[in-house]
Amino acid sequence: MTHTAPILKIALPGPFRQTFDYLINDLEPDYPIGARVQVSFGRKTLIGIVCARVGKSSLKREQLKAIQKLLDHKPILTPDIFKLCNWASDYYHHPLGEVFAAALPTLLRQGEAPELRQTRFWKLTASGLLQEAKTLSSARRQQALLLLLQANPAGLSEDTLREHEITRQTIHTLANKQWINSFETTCLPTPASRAEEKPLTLNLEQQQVLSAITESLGTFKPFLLEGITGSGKTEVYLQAIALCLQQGLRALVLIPEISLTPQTVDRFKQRFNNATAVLHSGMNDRERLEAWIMAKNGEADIIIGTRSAIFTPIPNLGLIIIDEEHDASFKQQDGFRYSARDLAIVRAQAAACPVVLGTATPSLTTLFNADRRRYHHLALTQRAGHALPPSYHLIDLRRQKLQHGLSEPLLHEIQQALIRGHQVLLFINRRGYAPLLLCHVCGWTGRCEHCDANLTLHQAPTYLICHHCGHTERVPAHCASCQNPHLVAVGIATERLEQALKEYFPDNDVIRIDRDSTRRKGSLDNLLQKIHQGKSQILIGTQMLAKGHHFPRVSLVGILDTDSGLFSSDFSASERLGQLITQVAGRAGRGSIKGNVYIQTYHPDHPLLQALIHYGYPTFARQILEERLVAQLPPFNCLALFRAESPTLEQGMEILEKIKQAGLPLTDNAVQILGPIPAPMQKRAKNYRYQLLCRAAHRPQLQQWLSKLLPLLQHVKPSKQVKWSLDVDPIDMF
DNA sequence: AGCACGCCGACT
DNA sequence: GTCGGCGTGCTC
Repeated sequence: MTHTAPILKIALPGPFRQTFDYLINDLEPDYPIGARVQVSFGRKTLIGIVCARVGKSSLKREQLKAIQKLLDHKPILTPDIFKLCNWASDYYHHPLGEVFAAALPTLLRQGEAPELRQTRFWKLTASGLLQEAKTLSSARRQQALLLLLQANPAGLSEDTLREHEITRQTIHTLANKQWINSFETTCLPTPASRAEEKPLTLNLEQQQVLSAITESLGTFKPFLLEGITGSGKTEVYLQAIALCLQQGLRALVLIPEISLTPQTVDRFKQRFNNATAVLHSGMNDRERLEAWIMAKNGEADIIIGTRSAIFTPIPNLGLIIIDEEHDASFKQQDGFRYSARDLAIVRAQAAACPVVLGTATPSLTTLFNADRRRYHHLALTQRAGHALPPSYHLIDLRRQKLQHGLSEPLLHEIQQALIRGHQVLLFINRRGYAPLLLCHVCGWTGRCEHCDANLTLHQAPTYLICHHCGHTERVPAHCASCQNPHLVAVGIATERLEQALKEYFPDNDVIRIDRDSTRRKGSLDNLLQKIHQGKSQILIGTQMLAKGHHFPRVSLVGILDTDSGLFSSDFSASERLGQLITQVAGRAGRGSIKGNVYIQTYHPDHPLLQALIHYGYPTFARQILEERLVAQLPPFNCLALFRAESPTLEQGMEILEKIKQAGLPLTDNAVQILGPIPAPMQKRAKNYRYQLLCRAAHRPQLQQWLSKLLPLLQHVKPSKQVKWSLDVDPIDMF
């Protein structure tokens, strides 16, 4: 018997703007939409997604191949996720097959079955529990294993052990001693349900916010939850989730990339007995798959993850929370450039559930939507507990003598705070020792040979490193052009500040938190723990330190370099600066001690700085909104940015010029095309970069224009090494 | 994206 | 004579 609809439309991973038709193998009666299939494509075998079943193909029957294999009897992309992917593919004008690929865990993309694997775990036996690690001081590997399992009494999987560089050999040695034994189970061991932490008592504001959210459970409603730092947003999330779970619904929580520390997750796990699935980029493929499966099967009630977790299938989704919604890491910056925050709104609408965008420093876009009543604006204006808001002080750097980037008044305040036994946090958004190496005789500077950028000097190990492409050089002993042996390190970065502070305050521990000091897995947690134990009085950090951490003993925050954000060419730089200063400032005085924030600047009269410190972030933000309105920038206009790069000076410009010429006849006077112009950093990683900015007053105009333009661009083929890409709703121009 | 086809330059 | 450069076009 032949089917009436014998053709499947298949989306394949690759830069294809159309689906491909395949014939159905009659032995398989049902091909669900959203299931994976294996097909022969050219001379390769690929895994694609069933998009539709149709009766006719525009190609002749003989030109079609048959599906090789059906991999799923239930759709791997549930109808809601399938629709979300289609929406995203349309909106971001990105090939559907690649969107599907981004939405699925790697192992599923490679054809793995969506089943929990039986995994072998190891744990200590009764006699193993009695052993002391000391006795193994001569057998380092065995000792390491013993310590690991002592720290994890529920057991660890072989995969996890391998990640800690424990070999089979070591495992067998301890197994032979009968100190450890193994067991098999299908899922990650859920930590033995701990003593449940009790919900905190909410203040009136928090109660009002909580009921606004929970009253809307079951309907689509977007919220902006604008809560000053320390106002107890997380507690509101937790209680909203509790109510959501009580109604038999599940919750999805998205968190910025770097704030997904074990502490964050622990806060959820300690509150709920419900299973929590965690999805983030630090996990291996197997762990991600397992968490994804638990979510899809409804075995996890709370799903916490970074950007890509927005695509996790969750039955009975009842609440979405985007924490720190202003954070740039919710926007993917390469390939499929989606915004997880914006997709969360779309997903909540489809799921008919509330979505909460929480932050102390709303993005201008979100603030705009709240002002226009598209989002319900909730506010938390009081600090929880007895904490007081910090006071701001500007330190005018003009005519000040700086010592390693520190002004005399700031040094004095640091000293005073330390004498009182408080902790001090110094923020400098630049890692390394110094941002520039200079020859004072001839003016030579250490430049990256692949980028339009200076090399950053690093100490211990001593290297010149380009922060844009990773290029590394030995530090030259003499100036490369005049042989002068005295090269000068100019400017301050975290390492240098650390060194200087250790000299000034030799009796105090200094801790530095940046990408270099936290490179190893778990080292950020170690450092944070040291801070909480009060072992360090002086904390130095980049923006890693600014986000979400709670340091109750910090009374003084120093912000050393504000001015770069004040005069950047990028349209979002001032927004970022305001968010960063407010977030860093929020680290001060979260305990019972009053916090003080000192901002060093050469522009103490700058109106934006003045607005920020005297009237706070909301006033500051509305001031920038005015500027955006005048400059016709988002959120008042919609942007799409074509980027191009090539190893030659001309080709990138040429391809953008072709795109412009293709697009100009279609604009209908509704779309303005600006450029092409070189990117702010024209050369980066051996490539010359250009951009073409496209702007429309209304979203549908821009969308329709892009829909007409993109099919034409397949014929506007670049020469071999030129690459171009489209960024809808760019968040910066770099 | 890959991969073959094909059309021109400098080599054994 | 051919080896190989990469522009072009196709994959159901």
